[in-house]
Amino acid sequence: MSMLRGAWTPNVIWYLSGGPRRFGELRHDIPRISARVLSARLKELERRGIVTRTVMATSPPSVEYTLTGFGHELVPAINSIARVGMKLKNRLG
Amino acid sequence: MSMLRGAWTPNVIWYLSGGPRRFGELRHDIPRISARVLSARLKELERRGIVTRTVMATSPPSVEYTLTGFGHELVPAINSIARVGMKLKNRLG
DNA sequence: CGGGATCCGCGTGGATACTG
DNA sequence: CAGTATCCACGCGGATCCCG
Repeated sequence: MSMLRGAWTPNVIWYLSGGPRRFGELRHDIPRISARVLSARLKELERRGIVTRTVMATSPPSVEYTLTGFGHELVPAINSIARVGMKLKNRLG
Repeated sequence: MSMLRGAWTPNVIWYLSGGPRRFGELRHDIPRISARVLSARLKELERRGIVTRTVMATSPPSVEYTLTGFGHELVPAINSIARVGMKLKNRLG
């Protein structure tokens, strides 16, 4: 459970499960997350070995975040949570 | 996700998925949870319609907590989280 | 037995402003 | 673009003491 700590963490992992993604893309994917929190979550995920951070030497600079193999193992659990969430949403209309 | 909020919440739901359970039994099931926190989680779960609280008119008094139908829908998600946790534990231990 | 009352610390998150 | 800095608020959790 500690892996999923943080309200936005499952969301971030879920979007990364679709492939590598840049900081700004994630901000766009999850509109209501603040840069500060996204940054904090990504750092934490990197520390735990769930994502890897790759700096591309371009101009303007871009940074890519990728799920590790371990990170991918968390995806099914997150999906089953999301599935319940969807069910609820549909039920409420 | 808000349904699973609280570090102990998934644990509580998981133990309740095995059938109705009393306050003291849950404390015994989850040794490191404090009475205050268990009480808070159960109240929250009751408020969300995940568990029902039934007071038995016995002496000494006993209170039974039961998962609602809706509560049962959360169990698969919790199980899939637990499964990942087990996998990790085995890998380290 | 099944809690409630109180106190206190920490992590998380939001908003805003700023930077290499 | 991809963050960092600062400030503030709230929820969660631990510990202890108390109650019907």
